[in-house]
Amino acid sequence: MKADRSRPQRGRPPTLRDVAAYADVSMMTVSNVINERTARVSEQTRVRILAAIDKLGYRPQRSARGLRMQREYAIGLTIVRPDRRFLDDPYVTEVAAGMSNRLAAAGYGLMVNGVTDVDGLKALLTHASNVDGLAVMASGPRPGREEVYRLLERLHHPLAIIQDDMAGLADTCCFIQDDETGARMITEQVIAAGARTLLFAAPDHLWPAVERREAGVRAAARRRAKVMRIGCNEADFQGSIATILAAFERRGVPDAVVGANDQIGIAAIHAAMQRGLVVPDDLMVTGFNAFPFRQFSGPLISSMRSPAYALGEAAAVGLLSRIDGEGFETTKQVLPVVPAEGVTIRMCRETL
Amino acid sequence: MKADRSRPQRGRPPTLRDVAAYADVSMMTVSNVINERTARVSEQTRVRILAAIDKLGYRPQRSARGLRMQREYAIGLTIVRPDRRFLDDPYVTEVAAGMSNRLAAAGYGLMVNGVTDVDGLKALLTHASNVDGLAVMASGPRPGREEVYRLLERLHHPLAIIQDDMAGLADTCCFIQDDETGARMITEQVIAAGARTLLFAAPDHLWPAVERREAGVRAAARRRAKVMRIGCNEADFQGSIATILAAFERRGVPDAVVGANDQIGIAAIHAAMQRGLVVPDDLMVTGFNAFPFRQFSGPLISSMRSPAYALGEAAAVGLLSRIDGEGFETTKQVLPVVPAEGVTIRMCRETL
DNA sequence: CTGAAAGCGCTAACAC
DNA sequence: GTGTTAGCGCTTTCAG
Repeated sequence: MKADRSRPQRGRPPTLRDVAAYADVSMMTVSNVINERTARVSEQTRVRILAAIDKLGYRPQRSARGLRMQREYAIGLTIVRPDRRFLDDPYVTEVAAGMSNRLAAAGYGLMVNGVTDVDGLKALLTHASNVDGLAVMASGPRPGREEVYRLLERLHHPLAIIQDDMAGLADTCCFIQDDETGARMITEQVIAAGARTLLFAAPDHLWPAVERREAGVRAAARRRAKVMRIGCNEADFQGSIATILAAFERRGVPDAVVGANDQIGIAAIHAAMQRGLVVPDDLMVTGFNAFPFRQFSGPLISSMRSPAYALGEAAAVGLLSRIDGEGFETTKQVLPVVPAEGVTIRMCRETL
Repeated sequence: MKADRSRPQRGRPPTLRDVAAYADVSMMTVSNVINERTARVSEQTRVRILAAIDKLGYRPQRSARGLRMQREYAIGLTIVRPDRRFLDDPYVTEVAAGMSNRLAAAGYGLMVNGVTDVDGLKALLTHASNVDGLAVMASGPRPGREEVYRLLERLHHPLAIIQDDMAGLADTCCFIQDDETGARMITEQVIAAGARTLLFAAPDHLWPAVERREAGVRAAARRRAKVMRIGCNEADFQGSIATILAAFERRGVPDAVVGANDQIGIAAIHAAMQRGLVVPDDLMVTGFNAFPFRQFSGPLISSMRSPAYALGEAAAVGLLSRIDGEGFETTKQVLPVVPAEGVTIRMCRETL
C-alpha cells in the first residue's frame, strides 16, 4: 500500500501527502522540514525528506497554506494614474523594485495593479485578489486621493501610502520623502546664485509630492524672490516645451525655472535652447528626483536625489512587521532627500 | 440562532457563511451570486445578497477559492538582470503594465520578482509563492538564459518567455518582437543615406533581443557596408560615452553609430557632441525601441518603435488561455516593429 | 431555485 | 522525534 500512496496521481502536482508517503514519514514531519522547525526533526529524516521533495518536484501550495494560516502571502501595490502604462514613471518603478525585493526575502509576493481613476479602483477591488496589505501611490487632486484612500481603508488591511501625507486613516502609515526641505534647499541655491524671478513648472496632473515641493520653493523664495507657476502636460514632452516657451513669451524669461521633477526641468532646458538661451548663464534650471534618465539630456540638470527605492523597502518592512505584530509603529515615515550634482545652476556668489 | 451566525466574529473578516446567514440563504446561493451564475438565483435574492455583501464588507478569500479550484489566481513575472533595481528598464515596465492590466481584467494578479542571476532564481524558487503561470525576461549570455528557462520549465506550469527565441521547452511559448527585421530596416535607411562604415554599439550585458538586432544590422550591411562592434556598460551612461569616444579614437569616426537601443544611441549622440561632430551631418545615429525618454535628448534619435506593451498583453492572454485550455496554440508569437521618426539619419539620397 | 455534504492541501494542538 | 485529528473558506455534486 505504500506504493499506492507514494505515486502522485498523474496530472496533479505532488502534495505534502505524496512526499510523506514517498519518504515514509507523516505529513507533519514533512511540514516541519519545510518550515525549518529543525529542532523537531532528526537530521537523517530531514535529508531523506529533502531528497523526496527534490525527487518529486514538490512545491508547497500557497493557497492551502494561506487558507490554514489566514494569510495570502501577498502585498498589493496599486498605482492611481491616468496613464494605463502605469509603470512608466521611474518613481513608481523604484518603489516597486524596493518593495518586491524586500517582500521576496520574506516569502511574500508583490502584486502590482494600475488604475486610471477612482472608478477603475472600484472595479479592481471587486475582482482583484486578496492581499495581506496594500501600498498605494495616487496622483491627482487631493479630494480624489482622499476618496481612494478611504476606499482602501474599508478593506481592513494594513495600508501604506507612498508619497502622500494623509492623516486620520485607520491602520495606515505614510511613507514620504522630505520634498519640502529638498525643494527649499535647491531653491535657496538658485536664489543664492542670484535668481530673483522663479518659474515653478509643475505637471498639471498633480502628484502629492509636487504640492510639498511647491511649498518648499515658496518658503525659500519668501521675501527674496518672486515665484510664478505653470502647469505642463507631463505626458506630452513637446507640449511641455511649448507651454514653457509660451510662459517665457507672456511673462518674460525668469532667472530660473524650478521644475517639479527632472522631466519638466529637462523640458525647460529644451525650451531655453530653442530660444537661444544658454543654461545656466542666461537661465538656471533645476529638477527633482535625479533618476538615471536625467543624464540623457545635456547639460546635466541640477537636481535632488530621491530615496524612492529605499521608500519602497521601508514600506515593505513596515507592512510586514505590521502583519506580524500589532500595529504600525508610527503613522508616518520620512526619508531625506539629498542634492544631486548638475550644471544648470550657476556657481553661488559666495562660492565665486 | 440566526443572530448568532449573522454576526461575524470580531477580528475575523466576514466569510461566505456570514453573508449567507445575514441574508438568510445558503452559502451556495451566495457563491452563485458572487460568481455571476445569475440563472440560478432570483433577482430578488440576488439584490438582497449583494446588499449583505456590501453591508458586511465581504470579500472572497483567494486562498480558499484557490485551494478548492486548484488555482492561485496569480501569474509571475520574473526578471533576470544584474541590477537589483530590476524595473528601471522601460522595456520591462511596458511588458509588466501590459500583463498586469490584462490579467487584472481576468481576476488574476501579477507578481513581479527580480533576481540578479541564476543563484538568485534558485533562491527565489525555494521561497516564492506559487503561481499558475510564469513570464520571464532574462538577460545575459545564452547558456545562462537556457539554465534559467530549464529551471522554470521544471516547475511544471505554463511559461511565457519574453523577447527570447528559445525552442524545445515544454509548455512554453516565446513572445518576441521582430528585432531582426526592425534592425535591418533602420540599418538600410542609414546605408541608403550613404553610410559605409557602421559601428554597432551594444550593451555588454546582453539581452537576447540585441543578438537579433545585430543579426539584422549585419544582414542589411552585407556587401554594402562594414560593421564594427563595441560593448558598453549600459548601467554607466558616462562610461558608455567614454567607450564610444575611445572607439572613435582607435578606429576612426564611422559614418553611423547603430545603437542596440536608444540609451546607447543617445550616448553616441553625446559622444559626437563632445567631439564637435554634428549629428546627422558628420555622423548618423540610430537607436531602438522609442520609449518616451528618448525625447529628453536632443536631437531626437531615429529609432524603431517597440510593441513592448502589446507583447505583455499577448503574454497575459496566451498564459490565461493556456491555463483555461489545453495547451499553447503556438510555440512562438512575433510582433512587428515599426519606424519611429527622428532626425539623426540624413535624408535618403533617393529622397533628396 | 436552494440546501447538505464532502474535500481541496496544509498546519496548530495535542497525543504518543 | 513522530503521528493523529480537526478545520481554515470555498465550490462541486447531487438531492430536494
